[in-house]
Amino acid sequence: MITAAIAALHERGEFALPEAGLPLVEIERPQQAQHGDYATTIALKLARPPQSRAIAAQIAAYLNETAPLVPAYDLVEAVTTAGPGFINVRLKPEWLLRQARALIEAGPDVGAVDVGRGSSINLEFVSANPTGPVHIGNGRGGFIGDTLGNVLRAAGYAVTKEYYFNDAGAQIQKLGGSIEYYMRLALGQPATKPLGADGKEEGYFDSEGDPDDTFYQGVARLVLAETNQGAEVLDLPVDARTAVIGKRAAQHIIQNIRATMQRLNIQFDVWFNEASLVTTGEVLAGIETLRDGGYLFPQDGATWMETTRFGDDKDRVLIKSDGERTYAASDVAYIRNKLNRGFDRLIYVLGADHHGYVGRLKAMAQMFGYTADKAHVLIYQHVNLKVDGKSERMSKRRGNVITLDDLADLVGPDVMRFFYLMRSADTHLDFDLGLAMKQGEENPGLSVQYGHARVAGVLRKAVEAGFHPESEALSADLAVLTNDPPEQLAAELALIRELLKLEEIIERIALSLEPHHLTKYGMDVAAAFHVFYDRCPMLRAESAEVRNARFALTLAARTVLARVLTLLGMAAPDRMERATDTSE
RNA sequence: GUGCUCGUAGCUCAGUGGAUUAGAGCGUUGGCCUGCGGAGCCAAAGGUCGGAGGUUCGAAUCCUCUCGAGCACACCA
Repeated sequence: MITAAIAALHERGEFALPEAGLPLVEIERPQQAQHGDYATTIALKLARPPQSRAIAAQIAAYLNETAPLVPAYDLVEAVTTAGPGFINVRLKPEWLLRQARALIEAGPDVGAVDVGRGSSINLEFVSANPTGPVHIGNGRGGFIGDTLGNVLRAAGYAVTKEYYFNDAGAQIQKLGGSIEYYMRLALGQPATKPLGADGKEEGYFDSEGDPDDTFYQGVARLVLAETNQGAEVLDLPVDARTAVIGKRAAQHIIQNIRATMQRLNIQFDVWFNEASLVTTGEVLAGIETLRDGGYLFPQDGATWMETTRFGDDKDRVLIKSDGERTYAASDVAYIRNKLNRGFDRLIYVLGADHHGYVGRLKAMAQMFGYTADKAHVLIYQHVNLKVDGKSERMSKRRGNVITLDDLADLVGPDVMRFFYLMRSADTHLDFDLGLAMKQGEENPGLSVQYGHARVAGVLRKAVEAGFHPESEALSADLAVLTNDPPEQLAAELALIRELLKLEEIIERIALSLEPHHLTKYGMDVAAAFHVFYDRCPMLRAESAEVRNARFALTLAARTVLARVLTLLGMAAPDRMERATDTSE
């Protein structure tokens, strides 16, 4: 619309365009609602102040003249200018209010956009090794990945959510050694913890003396139960023994991780096993492809891949001088597998400690003939648990590692998710345990759900009072609300404007890969509804027309809140149980 | 040492080169309940946007330097 106006004015010869052509007309939302619904700085890009002021005025005048004549522009109330050359567009209140109906009719798909145009994304996240329970750090990747995937789907992408289990290699041998120790302990046999090359204990162990931390003992019991109390495995030669026990233990731990993910509603479409890459020969095939491409070279008896050719900080070993393949060899096979599945884009959600990975993943994508942006890595920062106002850094050495299941036991999966998703992935997450455990108004994790429950409560009440909000809302003309007193109309307009932002939010998250905007938006919607609810009586509205129009706004709010909660992977409850406050 | 991320209110953090007044949640202080669910609303206090330069008509936002915090820099996985 603005572009058309500029073109028309240009034809009239009222002002000249730069030789490079018209700069991109960017439309944004002003930070303050009083400035209008949309704004553009195009005049400032066409000329410097004070001349830009005149241009802005010309464009605005032209639009004000034209808008009433063009049917498609009938949503425009007024175009104004301000400051050094901003052009503000204000939409008609009745047009805005009437959009509530479209929101209601969109139902569970409300807010869907199509920036993805069906392009396919492989979204890999969590991928914690099957050598122990998932901890609170892994959870961040889980929630970010799951919600990001939901939003990308709403934005028109075909998303495959994937978990990669590193169930091959030396760590599984180590796991086997650890479980063997616990098996022998359980059988009353002499047992010693396995030692590494440096003579120190090496493997995965429960914390000494902690009766709640018996994860590996539990796994050992499961392996005993399925191997005739260990008789089938404990007498094998040492290497075969640790391999078999490790493999069995990993299977149990994988089941444990999958159960945790399910409990937290972190959904995956594909559970990928590293071991499968070995058995299908894809590891060898991947290495051969790189060799054919001329990316491999020998040095010191090992085989290296020249990732520095594509910007990695150093070359990586694929085959060690002792003939063993490194983890990077599996990575090569895995990325090759993903690329062969035809994804348009690969997104990896990784913890900050993996940022050294970015260069090598992008290099590998290029060695297989794609551009560096084929592989995109989303890095999230570490998670601290904050107890009684003090940050406790998690680390195994400090003995205060807490598992995701432990945290879910304390605060519940939904509150947990909300807290994890409130912060940008770029910043360290301090999980405030005290705040999360509160069941009252001060817990932000419940605020959006409460908003939804309150909407549902009002509608329930309306039905009890003999109204039929669902059908009455659809016949309502929301334009009657423009006759409301200013304070009420302001609340109604603020609500509908907030609800209409959903599409922008989904688009923004899809393009920026920043799901934390969704929690903020949910709180904003809930707050806008509360103000509306506070100021605008519904059951006791002054007329049936006004009542029905407000039903429509309420239903639109419910639709949007339910959508936000679903995208967040949270329940959209119709009632909140007033649970006892567990923090006291 | 090199690289990546961060530094914004008492605390935890949003903030897309724009608008006299930089926002939210929690916390603090004070109002509003014979009401459609108060898990709410209204208001107040609280800021050298780590610091110094620079670019720009305009910088929390971009650039350089600097101080501070976290993380990563294996023929480990």
